[in-house]
Amino acid sequence: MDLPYNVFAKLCPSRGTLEHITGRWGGLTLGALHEGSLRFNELRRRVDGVSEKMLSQTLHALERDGLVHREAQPTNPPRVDYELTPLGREVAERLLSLIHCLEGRMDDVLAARERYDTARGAR
Amino acid sequence: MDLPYNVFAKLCPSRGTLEHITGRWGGLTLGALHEGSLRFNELRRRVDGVSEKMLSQTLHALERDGLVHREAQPTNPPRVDYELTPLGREVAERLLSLIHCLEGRMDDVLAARERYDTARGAR
DNA sequence: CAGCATCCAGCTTGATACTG
DNA sequence: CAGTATCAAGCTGGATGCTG
Repeated sequence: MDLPYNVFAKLCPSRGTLEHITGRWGGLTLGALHEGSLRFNELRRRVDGVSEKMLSQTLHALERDGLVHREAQPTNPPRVDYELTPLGREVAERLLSLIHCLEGRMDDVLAARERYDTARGAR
Repeated sequence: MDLPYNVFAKLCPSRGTLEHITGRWGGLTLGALHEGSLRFNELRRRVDGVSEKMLSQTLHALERDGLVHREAQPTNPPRVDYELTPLGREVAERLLSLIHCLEGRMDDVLAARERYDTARGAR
């Protein structure tokens, strides 16, 4: 039997969540948090290129989906730590498996690109 | 030691490839092709919601990265089959592992969302 | 430090029309 | 069938300025 949720269907809510996870910054954020809890600006430095706005937005979406937990200390200056939930860890592990696979095969990807480009450039 | 490629670095080419794979349509396309070779319009129907243009664009990117192989028969009407390369299969498997994990935990995600929304709506 | 509000340039996307 | 070309609209995301 099929699961009740199916990302291939346009209307399925799982599609939206998949996009939060695999979106431009979602995956990198989850990946960074897999090593351990991080504060906002630490995270910002790890995820090279993310803006304050996008990181904030990304964290809200991941928190809402129950993948990230936000721990705020009411001190001054404020200190906020982000960490993966158990569900977030499950997801992050699978995502990192994909990322590491890719990083390990980038030479093949780059070679494929060159073949593709020269074959096309020739025409 | 670290691998030569690192998606967390803004300039690394692996970052672009990760985006092809996890982009809005890339992941769904790879997932659909994991079941077997498909023609252009078959793929279009599987990946619910993708436009002709975006599918075409997505396939070009995946082909260039060496993840998808394009097999064109010079018949009339034309017939073109798309299938995963060995590298594409490796990537697709890890991606599907993530997708299935997510589909199986969507109830948790939806519950987390409700908690988040009611906690926020209250304020 | 941790973030929100606003503005707006430009990239992405979908619709439509067309080709081989 | 399997695409390509073009165009408008809308969303994404970066920069800036401000708050607690």
